Amino acid sequence: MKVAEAQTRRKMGRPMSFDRQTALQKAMLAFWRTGYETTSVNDLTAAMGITAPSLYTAFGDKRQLFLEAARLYLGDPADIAREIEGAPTAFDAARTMLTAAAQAYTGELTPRGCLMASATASGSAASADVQAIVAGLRGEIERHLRARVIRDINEGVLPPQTDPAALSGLVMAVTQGLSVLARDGADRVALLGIVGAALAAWPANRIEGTTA
Amino acid sequence: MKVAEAQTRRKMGRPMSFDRQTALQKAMLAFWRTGYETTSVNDLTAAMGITAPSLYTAFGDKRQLFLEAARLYLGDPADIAREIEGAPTAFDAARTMLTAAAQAYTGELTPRGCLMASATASGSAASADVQAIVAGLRGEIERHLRARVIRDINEGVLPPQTDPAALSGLVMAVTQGLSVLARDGADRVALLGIVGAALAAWPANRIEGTTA
DNA sequence: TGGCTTTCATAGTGATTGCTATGTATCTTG
DNA sequence: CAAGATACATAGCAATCACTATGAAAGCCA
Repeated sequence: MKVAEAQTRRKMGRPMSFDRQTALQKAMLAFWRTGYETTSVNDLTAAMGITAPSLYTAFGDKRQLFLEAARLYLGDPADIAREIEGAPTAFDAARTMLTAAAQAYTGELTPRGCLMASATASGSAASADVQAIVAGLRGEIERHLRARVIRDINEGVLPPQTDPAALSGLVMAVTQGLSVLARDGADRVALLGIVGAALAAWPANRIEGTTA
Repeated sequence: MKVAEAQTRRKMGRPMSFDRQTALQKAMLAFWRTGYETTSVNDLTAAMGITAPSLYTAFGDKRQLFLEAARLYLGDPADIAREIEGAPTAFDAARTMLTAAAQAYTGELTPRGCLMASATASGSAASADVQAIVAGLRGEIERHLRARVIRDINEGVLPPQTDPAALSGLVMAVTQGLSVLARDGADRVALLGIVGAALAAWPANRIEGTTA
């Protein structure tokens, strides 16, 4: 018996003729490339290789499809939390995150920049809720980072006068800013250089911080 | 005789019943708030208080209106160049620019964030040229910054191993990133804190760089 | 095979997109 | 006061928007 099919199928009619996960990934790439509101359902169906009714029965509507695509893009939030909290220091967490961003934003098989940064960077009032959800996801990452900085302060790894919000905010700002530069054409080396420069801002890690 | 009118009018028919500059500013605010493609002509005419035919005779089309609004937003490029090149050091130029951004992005009378950062952050292929123009304007600022950093290196203000592109790129990235955070709801104090943290990345200015 | 269920492709829904044709109102010039 | 020129308001253009009604196709179970 096929496990994957048996789960979702309930009264077994005609099976889907396309792979849902593959189609979702194509949709993610389309949103990544051209944004949430500015990617039409027509663009999506073309990219996914399915018709509009198939899209709507499989994913609900454009909004739900985007949210699911964003979840696929971001990965499991618990993984991100683990990655930040499990790092040796907040500096390591920041370096890992920024380096990963610089590489992810300049992949050769994916669109430039960051889906979370660009897809809902602006939009009409009709999509305010989607923009808010994406903003919330960003905020979650920032809170984890800030908590990790505070832990470093409490453990004496960072000096007590360190401003946690300023430091976590800087990492977030650079992460989002790298996306803009990547979209503008900056290559991976340039982005990694910026990451190195940004990490030089880290207190008590100034000597160790590489400058690319 | 009224000078301003005499310049543009050629064969003098019925005069415009609205102030062109005021209408342009309203359009700028609309684009600022909801982006280039995601602000409809209907939204624009409503914000500007004029009808569609008036908009098209006065500004050409939506694309030209946006480009003119972007020019109004950014101000004279020569002023920006002067501001950067006229600063005592590259650090001062960066601090001035970042501080001004943090304040401009959190104005109470204007939309959050930066028009240049958000309005064309993503879009369909149909607006690729507009996105490219805005990207070009960003690139111009970055080049000025980079040249200012190089001058500091040559004059011994910055250490010779300084990476100019990394430093100018960092300022650009933080500038763009601040816009995202401002749109997400970060207040002025938070943004200025991030600016302070970013300036701590500046070589040979680490001690002087404020962190609040 | 004959129901039953679900997905498929075709085609089209009303609403909105950027933009404009048309005719009238309002100005300057002679 | 005409003639000429321009901007005005109304109304509507074709195209596209997100989305769906409809009926045939394709699977399972009896």
